[in-house]
Amino acid sequence: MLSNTRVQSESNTPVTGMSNWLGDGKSPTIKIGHGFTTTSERTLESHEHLFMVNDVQTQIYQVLDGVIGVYNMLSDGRRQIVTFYYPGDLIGVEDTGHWMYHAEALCRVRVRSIPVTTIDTLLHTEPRFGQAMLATLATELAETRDQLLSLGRKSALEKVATFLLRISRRNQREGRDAKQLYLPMTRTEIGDYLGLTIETVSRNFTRLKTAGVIKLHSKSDVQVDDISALEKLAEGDQ
Amino acid sequence: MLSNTRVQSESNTPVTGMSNWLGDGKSPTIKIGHGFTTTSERTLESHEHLFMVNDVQTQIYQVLDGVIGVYNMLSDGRRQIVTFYYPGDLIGVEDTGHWMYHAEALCRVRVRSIPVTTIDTLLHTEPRFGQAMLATLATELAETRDQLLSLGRKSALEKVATFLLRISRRNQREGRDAKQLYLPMTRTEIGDYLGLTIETVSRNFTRLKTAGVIKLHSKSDVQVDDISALEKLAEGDQ
DNA sequence: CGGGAATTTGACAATGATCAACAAGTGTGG
DNA sequence: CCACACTTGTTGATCATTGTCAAATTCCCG
Repeated sequence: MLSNTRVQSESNTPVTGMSNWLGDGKSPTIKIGHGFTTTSERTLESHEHLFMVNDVQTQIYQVLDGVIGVYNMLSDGRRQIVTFYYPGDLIGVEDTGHWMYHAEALCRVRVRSIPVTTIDTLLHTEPRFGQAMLATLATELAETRDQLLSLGRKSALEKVATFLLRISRRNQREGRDAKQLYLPMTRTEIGDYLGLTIETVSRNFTRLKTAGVIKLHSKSDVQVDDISALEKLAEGDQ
Repeated sequence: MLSNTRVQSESNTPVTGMSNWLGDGKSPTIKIGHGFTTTSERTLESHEHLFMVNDVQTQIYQVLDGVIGVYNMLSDGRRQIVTFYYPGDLIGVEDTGHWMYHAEALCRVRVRSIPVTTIDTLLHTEPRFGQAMLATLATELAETRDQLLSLGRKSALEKVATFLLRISRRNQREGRDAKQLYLPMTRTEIGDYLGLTIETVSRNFTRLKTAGVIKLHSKSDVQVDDISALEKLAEGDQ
């Protein structure tokens, strides 16, 4: 079964270029300055929370396996997922003392915790570490701004196409198959990420399937047959 | 006339806490390490572009007076304004070599340019400067994520209320009147920021006026009469 | 004061939400 | 291993919010 292995990171190489500093997730020991420190590991079951809004932030997390969804809520329950974090990604680089969002495991997830005190030490002793953190935040900001364009100006179909394309490109960057997408999140979670209802997400998956752009092998396994069509749809080109 | 003075920053104190490093905008000279360097100043007329997408980035800008709109476009002309930059704000901290967006003056704007080489020097010689940059980016990321919630999940009325509230709070932070808002941008630009059409923006300004929450002294001058009502509307409470 | 641009208002249409039913997975216990 | 219940996803019908098109009004600025 495809689903069970796809998010397990065959390589734990972070996209963020932080691996020099924080290791590859295979060793519990990371190098800090001229010493070493030990980080702890934690496993979350699907739907378990990593942290809640307003919790005091004492750790920065690195996803080792699985996907974490970070979200914001209105008092009446409307929810906006702000980002998905995949293996290699760091959560909480923008430390402000308290978590400003909720974070939930979307499947079984393994994370490594690094105390913020450790991060602070690195920031003070290793100037290049600060640079890497800046680059990480810059990337996150750019992705979030892209998502603003999706949410503000794209149609439902364009949003779904953009979403699939984003996953495809991440696969490519990580050296995996750009045409076989594994979606560990539910339709509801995709909807909460794209600002759509579950029904609209579902209908537009069907539209893409009917148009021959994708195949739906199972709820979570999507095969992209026509990437360039997906790209055109995502940008609204005709 | 209210309009002509409101955005002129009475105090140029940056929200970002960068004033120690980059000065207050009143002197063309800033201190770098143990030396000094001179920054240049530029004035843009309304609708003039500060930079375009894919331009090589050689400068970081600090807004001194006026407001800059940074936006993203689809090929068919749909536009999403990603952020507004006000006096004190830094533009381009997330330097990636090329500008990823367009930036346009929304009124007459004065900016200060700082060469990225200067910033790089500061990053290498002053560890605390890197910290300040991290804080700046973290704030921007948080604001952008808030905006995701608006665009993805809020109704038109809630979006407009959220927008006005954001300006009111900025005024408060800057020591200005939280109830007298000056909007240098057009309804089109507000729409492009909120993911709405000009007509919907206009209708919802009218709804707020009719409900007695705001007064519209002129196109650009809004008086908030009931901040708590605005807060309730912005969060969709009741 | 006049002219052009920006905004407001109105009528109608369309996209996506809501409500409802059904289907397809998933897991559990017999 | 199957039956049943439960969760998740799909499809259909209808409704509502917001977009589109058009006209009237107001605001600026010369």
